[in-house]
Amino acid sequence: MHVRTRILTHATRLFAERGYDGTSVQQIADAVGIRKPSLLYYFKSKDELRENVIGEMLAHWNAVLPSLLLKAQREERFDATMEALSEFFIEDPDRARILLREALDRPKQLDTLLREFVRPWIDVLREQLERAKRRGLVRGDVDPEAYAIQVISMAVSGTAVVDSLQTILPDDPVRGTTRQRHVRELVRMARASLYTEAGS
Amino acid sequence: MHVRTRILTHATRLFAERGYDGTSVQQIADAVGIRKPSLLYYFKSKDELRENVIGEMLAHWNAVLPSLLLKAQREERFDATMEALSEFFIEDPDRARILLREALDRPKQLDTLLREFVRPWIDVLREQLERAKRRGLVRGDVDPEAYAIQVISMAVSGTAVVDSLQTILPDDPVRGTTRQRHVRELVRMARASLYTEAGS
DNA sequence: GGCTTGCTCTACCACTTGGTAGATATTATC
DNA sequence: GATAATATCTACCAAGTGGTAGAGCAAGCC
Repeated sequence: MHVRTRILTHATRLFAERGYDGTSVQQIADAVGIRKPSLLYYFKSKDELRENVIGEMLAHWNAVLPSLLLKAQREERFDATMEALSEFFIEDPDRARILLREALDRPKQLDTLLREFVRPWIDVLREQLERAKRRGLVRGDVDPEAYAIQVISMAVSGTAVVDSLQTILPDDPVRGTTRQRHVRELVRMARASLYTEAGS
Repeated sequence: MHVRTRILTHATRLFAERGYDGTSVQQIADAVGIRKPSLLYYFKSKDELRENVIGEMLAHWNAVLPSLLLKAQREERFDATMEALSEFFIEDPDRARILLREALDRPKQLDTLLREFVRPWIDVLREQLERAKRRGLVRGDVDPEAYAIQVISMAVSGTAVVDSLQTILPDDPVRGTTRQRHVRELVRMARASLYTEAGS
């Protein structure tokens, strides 16, 4: 594996875990096993490193998402879209943590990124839902954009904070682990609040 | 206003805005208008200051919450409880931001705090919902603890990240501002996914 | 051989960090 | 007015920060 990608891997992990300000360039270099100036040879500054970490994530998002949405469109199962969308974050909690940290630390910049990378897909989803509404499959009072954001928001923050919930949402012999209960309820709520009886 | 409380006020604001690691003791002292050692006279360390900021928040939580839950119990309107619960964070976004940052930065410690301050109220809520289930007012497949956490989670992260959503969830002449749309959808989803037809 | 290109390093820089020592001022108590 | 307690300050510290200069070194190319 090339040094550049190894740096990105460890930086992603550490930024997700301790945040941008909570991680020093030195610590990342140590994790990779190189000296600090070697790291700064690949990324001119700490900030440039951060931008590349986020860039990697968004690139992966854009590579994975389109097929999901098209599949859902063909099958007209929107809860499956939301589920798959959530899967992107649940599959790798670091993605959720970094996204959340960016939202807290640099909301304006994140807005710009979302416009470019998320907005188009929200538009697609909105059209799908509006059409399903007209056919009576989806509740009339759903605000499609707000709905999508809420579901993603549940997946992201749920994934990011699951480590704080062991006590409050304990493992249960019949309901399963903390994470399972959390995800199952997310899916249940997303579904129950989306479809009419005709649609479900 | 006493110096100690002024320090806490500014520290809360800055920790919420830039995070613990992103805020220096110097910056807080500057905001208050005192020298750094004066601040450290009131709080022996930066960490002690953080603990007190969180302590203040939890104290307020414990002062406000019980009456809400009791009221909801009398009226048997659980969505009102959830709404009021969310209100605690929506009313002051800094609370949501700090809570979220703690979940990211110190998940284990937060778990301990939640056990003490949130767990008891979740237990009350669970009993209420279980009883309502038996009477057929609330859907049988609701996982009460997971449900409560999801709704709180939506309120917290929604509040914390609303500044990143302007583009993706724009103000709308008929649906209202970003924040209004966001909150309305939260309430709608919480309600629609909770009650049976008999219950709504 | 000589020369360039890409990469890694040691040594260093100015600056900021959280925190301390201890002098000085302000206020309340007797 | 003397004394003690509370509060605020200046001056300082060691350690860590992001970043730079430039030497060394290996591989490829002519």
